[in-house]
Amino acid sequence: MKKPVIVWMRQDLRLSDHPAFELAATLSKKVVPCYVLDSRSEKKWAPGSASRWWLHHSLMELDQRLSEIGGRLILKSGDSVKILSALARQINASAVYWLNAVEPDARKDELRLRIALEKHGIEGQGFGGYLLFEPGTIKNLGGSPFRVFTPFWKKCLQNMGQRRLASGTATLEIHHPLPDSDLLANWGLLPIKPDWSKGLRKSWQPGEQYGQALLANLMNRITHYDTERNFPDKNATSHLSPYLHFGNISITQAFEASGLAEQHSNKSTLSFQRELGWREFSGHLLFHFTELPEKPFRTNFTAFPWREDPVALRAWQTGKTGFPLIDAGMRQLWHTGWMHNRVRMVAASFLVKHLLIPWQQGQAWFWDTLVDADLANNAAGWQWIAGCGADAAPYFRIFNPVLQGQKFDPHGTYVKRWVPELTKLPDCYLHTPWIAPTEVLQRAGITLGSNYPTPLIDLAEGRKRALTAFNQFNQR
DNA sequence: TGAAATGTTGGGGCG
DNA sequence: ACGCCCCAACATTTC
Repeated sequence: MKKPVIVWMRQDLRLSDHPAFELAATLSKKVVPCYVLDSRSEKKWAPGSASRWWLHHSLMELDQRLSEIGGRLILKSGDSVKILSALARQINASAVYWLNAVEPDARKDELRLRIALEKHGIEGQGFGGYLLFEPGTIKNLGGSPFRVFTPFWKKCLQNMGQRRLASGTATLEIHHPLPDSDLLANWGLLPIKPDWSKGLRKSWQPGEQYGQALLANLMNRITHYDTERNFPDKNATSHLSPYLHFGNISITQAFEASGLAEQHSNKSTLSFQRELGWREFSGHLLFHFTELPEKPFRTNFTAFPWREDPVALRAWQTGKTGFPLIDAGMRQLWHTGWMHNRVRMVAASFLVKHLLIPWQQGQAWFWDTLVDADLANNAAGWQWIAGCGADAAPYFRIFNPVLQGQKFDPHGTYVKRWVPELTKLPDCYLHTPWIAPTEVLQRAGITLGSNYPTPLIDLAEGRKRALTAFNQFNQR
């Protein structure tokens, strides 16, 4: 009788297009799918609150799907390496398979596990699949990793012929008897007292099935992607980010689905794929520069004169800056665990430039509140907006929340949805309530400083201060 | 995937 | 009819 294999699941919470399951099926090996909640205290980037909510539901759905074929998802908590090597010996497994991660801590675990397994003559094998290309395989002519997005993505597009193709759902055989498993309910991933997850439940259905459903109608939604994705009141973006982060769907499936849409709208397809390209770029960057979440990629930024301002930070976090577009975004984030991409850029730019608050503090807030919180994307995104990242926006590129609002939410549909205090304000004052005549404010039922904040700072002054700060440190 | 400052142009009002 | 000014509209430069 063949020995079983353990499939160690992490950010690949799906059954379809899964190289580890695929190989197990090809070798007709029985499988034990296992998820380990690693709660060791030295782990720096444990999942945030919103991520834990998503994780819970993804695990539940995966377990449900496995139970339909006579299996279970085996849940364990502790040090992944100890747990997995013990489990492998216990069930006399021939191998442990996993999908390679890009997060530094997760990669360290892979290495430790490989060594631990070797001691007992058990195979440990990692597979590609979290990204379109394995990090390290995309290099510039000098053999180094790319530091600029456009040539990086160009190279990826050239290499698409050699990428791994999506596979279907393998026919799995489950190993019996099922090993002991923790109870998901005991992991405490869901918020209680208070249960703040109502908005998340209303906005999302985590898991492979729902991810696949989103993907299936991507072709219809993508037609106007290029023209509408910047308008936060239109639901024109893909909303795939959390599914991709947790691997509810694979990046390959997403890429191939958009390819099917190509005949309908070439421009939209290319710009959607370009967004997948940014995810790819961030993943490769984190792989090569493991300090990306902690330290500025451009090391001279270490000397940047950031400010500590807990009061302003709190106002930003809670959506009380007095700038409608930013407040709408931050409240959308708080309620749904997600924020429209355009608004993320504006809100982030405001924090690091107008307020001069370190990007790491914004990153930490997003990490805790986003259902799509992803170490690579989050770090790369914040560094990009702060101007200290690879291929970053120049420091002097400062978003003006008023102009961005007028441009991308001209009728304030988005603002009104998340900042209902402003519902009665006429369009022309929606993004600048502080310059509305008293009489107009009165009619709209708004008292600035009372039921809607006065602006946290003067935009022109904030902009000037940011440019001065940049010039000062840049001259050194 | 910016915004503000500065420069240029051209139409219309007007003496 | 002409020159002058104003200023919107657009283009370019600068931060």
